[in-house]
Amino acid sequence: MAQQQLGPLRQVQIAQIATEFYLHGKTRIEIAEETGLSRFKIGRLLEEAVATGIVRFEIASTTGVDLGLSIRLKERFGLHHSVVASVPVESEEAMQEALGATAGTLLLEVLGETDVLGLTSGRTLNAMARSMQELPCRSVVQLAGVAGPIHQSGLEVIRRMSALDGVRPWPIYASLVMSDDQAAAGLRRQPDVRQAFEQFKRITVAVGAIGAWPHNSLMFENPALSEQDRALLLSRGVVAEFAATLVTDAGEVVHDLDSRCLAIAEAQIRAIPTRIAVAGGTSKTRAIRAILTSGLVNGLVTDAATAERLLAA
Amino acid sequence: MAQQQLGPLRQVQIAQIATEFYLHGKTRIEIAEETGLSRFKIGRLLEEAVATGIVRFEIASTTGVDLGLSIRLKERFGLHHSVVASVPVESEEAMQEALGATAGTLLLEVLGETDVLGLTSGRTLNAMARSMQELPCRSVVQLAGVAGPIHQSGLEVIRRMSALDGVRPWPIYASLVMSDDQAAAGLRRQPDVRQAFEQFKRITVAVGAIGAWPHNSLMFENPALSEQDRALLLSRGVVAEFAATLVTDAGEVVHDLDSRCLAIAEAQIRAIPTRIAVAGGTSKTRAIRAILTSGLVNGLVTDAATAERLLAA
DNA sequence: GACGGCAATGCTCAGATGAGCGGGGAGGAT
DNA sequence: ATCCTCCCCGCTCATCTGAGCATTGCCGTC
Repeated sequence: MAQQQLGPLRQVQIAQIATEFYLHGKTRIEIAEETGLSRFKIGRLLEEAVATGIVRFEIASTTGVDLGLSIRLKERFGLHHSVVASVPVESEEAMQEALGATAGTLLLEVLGETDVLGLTSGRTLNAMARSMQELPCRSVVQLAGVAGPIHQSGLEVIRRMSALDGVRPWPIYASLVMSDDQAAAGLRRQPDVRQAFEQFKRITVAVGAIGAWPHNSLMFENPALSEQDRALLLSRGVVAEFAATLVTDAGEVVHDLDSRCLAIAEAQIRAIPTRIAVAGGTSKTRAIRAILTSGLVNGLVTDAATAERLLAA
Repeated sequence: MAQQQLGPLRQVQIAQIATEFYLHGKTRIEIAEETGLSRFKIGRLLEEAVATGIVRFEIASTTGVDLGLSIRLKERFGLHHSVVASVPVESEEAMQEALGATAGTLLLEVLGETDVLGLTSGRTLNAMARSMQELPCRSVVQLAGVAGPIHQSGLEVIRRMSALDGVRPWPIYASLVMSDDQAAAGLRRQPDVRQAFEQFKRITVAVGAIGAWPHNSLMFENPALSEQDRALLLSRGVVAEFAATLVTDAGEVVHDLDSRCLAIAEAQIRAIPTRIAVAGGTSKTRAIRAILTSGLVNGLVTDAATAERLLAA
């Protein structure tokens, strides 16, 4: 791109033509007639306007989405959906609010009357639920039992989402992980749990949080896991979880815990057309990369700083 | 222009297409093939990108010229040449430097080997002369005698400009205005003065300062004018001078002083194809407007704040 | 003055693009 | 359920536009 060594007169001339063309939407031929120059000359001056930087194109959203990062993330990880929220400072609190709100608008856009929505629990999804005034679909299914202490806000997400009129909820009133296979099997036989599980194959859109092992995951901290369990899983390379599916840095899925979990199975997740992870922050970056690598999700909502980190690697 | 109520996904899609089109220069058809959309769809999305403000066009110089103001000034006053320098603060000193430098680059652009340049004196033109390293023409003619005290910097402009190699100067070693007709006529008979006057009809490019009557003009303050003269001229409505041509707010020329001046005549000025005034500042705004209205010049170099004031009226 | 670059200009023709039209599907009203 | 309406889509055709080439005019060199 050549330096701008043009005389001021030529600059003004070019600017005038560029204004007519880009701002007033006139055609090259119209401008040629008005100025008395040939259409070829106009075309060449417009080229020069771009080459010298007199005309610059700015592509940006006014609604807090970093479009450039969204695009790069989408292309880098082969995602169908990618939305990067422009969060100015990286305060955990503010970031979760922003991601939740952004994910909310994304849902409004994606969901149709006939869709069936699957959700996990989590702080960020709570923020999302709080931000939503309406839900364009009629069924909401819980993708997994509650990861953290059940009495806490584990069921808040689905409760809020289904509080909106006419939405049918399929909650799972149980913990995500059990201390042994039999306990999990027993719960799976319960009618209400079974009903939720029945819905998994109907789900068309899934939205879930990502847990970062070992330092930022309620599932990892769940008391049903023994220290031995945790050590074993870490030694297997687990760095992230989505719903209850465990993933390594290489994006490989670890199934060791499957039979002790009350959650949608990996294969069922992959069968869902639209599956979106919502997560951000330094502590979750590695986990997010692992989940993206696994192909478990094909959409991501994250913050700008995390997006940069994901792209930097 | 519609508000941007688009979902984030659509925003990202539009941004991606706009990036390919505007930044990477691909054609709509290419983008259509890559994305699998029809070329019509691409065209409509690009329209939407502009309509919603996702794509914005910025037209600006990187060399201190305010292109938008230049264009507006040009159109408003029917000028051939108009250059507005972006001077951040309105310090008289800095402004004159900036205007001088800008006028200098303008001259470099406008002048050719065969041109004959006419110049007046003045602080701003001094700054111009100082900024110039080369002069693409071979003859420089002084348009008028020196307006202020002759021993001061009155002849500095033409001295500097002709100091550059191979440039022939035609200076006028005399004051701009005399106390009576006879004195002026006597000087006009002097060989050196006559030689300069002979050149007037050869001039192809004239650059001059503007004097603002009564508070910012060396000509007005010239001792050859009596208090009576001044009062009379002001009563005739004179508010500005270019070379030695006096102009009223309405743009009408006042000839009362012609026979006492050593300067190019109005008609000769108007015969010059390119005649550019260089002036700026609050105190000169009214005078500049008067000169522009008179049609005495067809080009202007001024500062951004003055340009705004000229356009505001 | 003659000649050979060199840059700028305008042309041809193929390809890209926009305006306006008609078809078809989703959603709402009766 | 049926119709209606609106919106979105892709088509045709006329227009606009770009790539490449020929011409012009300018300048420096001999």
